[in-house]
Amino acid sequence: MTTARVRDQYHHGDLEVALITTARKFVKKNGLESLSLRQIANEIGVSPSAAYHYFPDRNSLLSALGFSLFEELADYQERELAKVPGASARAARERFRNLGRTYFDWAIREPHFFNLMFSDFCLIESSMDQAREENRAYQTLVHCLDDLVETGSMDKKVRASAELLSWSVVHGTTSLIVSGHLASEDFERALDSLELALGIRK
Amino acid sequence: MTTARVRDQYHHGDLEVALITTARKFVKKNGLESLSLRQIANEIGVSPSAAYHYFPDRNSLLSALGFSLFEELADYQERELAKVPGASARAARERFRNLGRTYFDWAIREPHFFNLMFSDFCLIESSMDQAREENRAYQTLVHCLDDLVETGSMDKKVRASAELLSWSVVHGTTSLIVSGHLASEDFERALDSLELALGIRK
DNA sequence: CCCTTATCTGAACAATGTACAGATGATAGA
DNA sequence: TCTATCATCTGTACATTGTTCAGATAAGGG
Repeated sequence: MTTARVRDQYHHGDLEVALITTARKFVKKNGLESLSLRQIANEIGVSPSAAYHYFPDRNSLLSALGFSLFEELADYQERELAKVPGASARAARERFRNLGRTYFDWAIREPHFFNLMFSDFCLIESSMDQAREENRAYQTLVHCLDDLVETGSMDKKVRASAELLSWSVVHGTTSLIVSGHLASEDFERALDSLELALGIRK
Repeated sequence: MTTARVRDQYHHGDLEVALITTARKFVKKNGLESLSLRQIANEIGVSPSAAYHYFPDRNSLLSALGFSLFEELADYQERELAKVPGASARAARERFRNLGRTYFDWAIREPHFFNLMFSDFCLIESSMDQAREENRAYQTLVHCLDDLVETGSMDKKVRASAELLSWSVVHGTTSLIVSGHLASEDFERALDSLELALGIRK
């Protein structure tokens, strides 16, 4: 029967994916606070306790979703950067600026996702070095900065702290804009200041 | 009787304060997620529904607590800055650096407070200009930057975007460290980069 | 001293996270 | 093809939560 067919899918390991996908939908709409395991189970058409075979509790589901969002962000950034190819200095500069913009756009479009990603649910427990190696978005930043140096757009002297400064400025303005403490227009101004600070030649 | 004495206090307008104070205690210990109105009421020795005469719902109590924490932060920063008096360039530079450090220390000591302050519960709804005028911590930053210019430690050219850059760098690193994406040591490095970017003379 | 008004209580309700005993269906071996 | 095993899911239950509302209680002014 058709009703049994639906259930069969989850016997093949789709429930874990379905849980995250549905959780994503709810968080996207209403944020994390109001996320209900029962609503998710209901939406999927499964009993409230079925989720407990894949996640020990509600928090774990939110963690899993959060970490998958980091992958999504990395995908999005890589897609956008691919639109600006070329080894020229100009292209490298544009890629760097776009990288910041994608971070900001991602957060503005889905503030609830942004909040989840940097909430307690996604606290990093592994070593800092390992975490950054596994963070593809961070690696993209590293490559962008390398490109700037190689194309002669950025001085080697500032390179050492360039990741730190870039991420801090971009994340800081984004976070403050999402929480309503700064205006959207401030983001481009902050990018200007950042490029100036990094000594990026125009 | 003594038990009645306790209740009498709340007839004189102390319950609103007690609610926020007790909520503060719980958030400090366990964060916002697990904050329970019933536990708070129980701790105070009042019925679960008593809170509803002062706050329309749980969210409003969290908002009130969050905004009061901004005042606390401002108080803390002002107290710390008062420890470095004097109109010298050297004093102005030290005050500026200390201002960043107090922001960071506050967040590290009480990460749950920091999270609440920049969560959905404390979203700014008023106009940006008005919000920043009422934000005493922001005003302290403005004054510190003015001092830097007046004492000749900072160039007027970078003054225009100095608040934006300072707050973004300090808030960005702090937020990323609290969420485990950067290491504590990165904060001082970020401050160094910021001072360099602002052209603060050593 | 009473009466109005602010303040708080008690009981109730629906929703939630979570635990656990059992049912159900897939799959591998005979 | 039948059967036994095992992962997967259901049903029920329980404590806790936010929230509502009718009524009790105390305070303060006339």
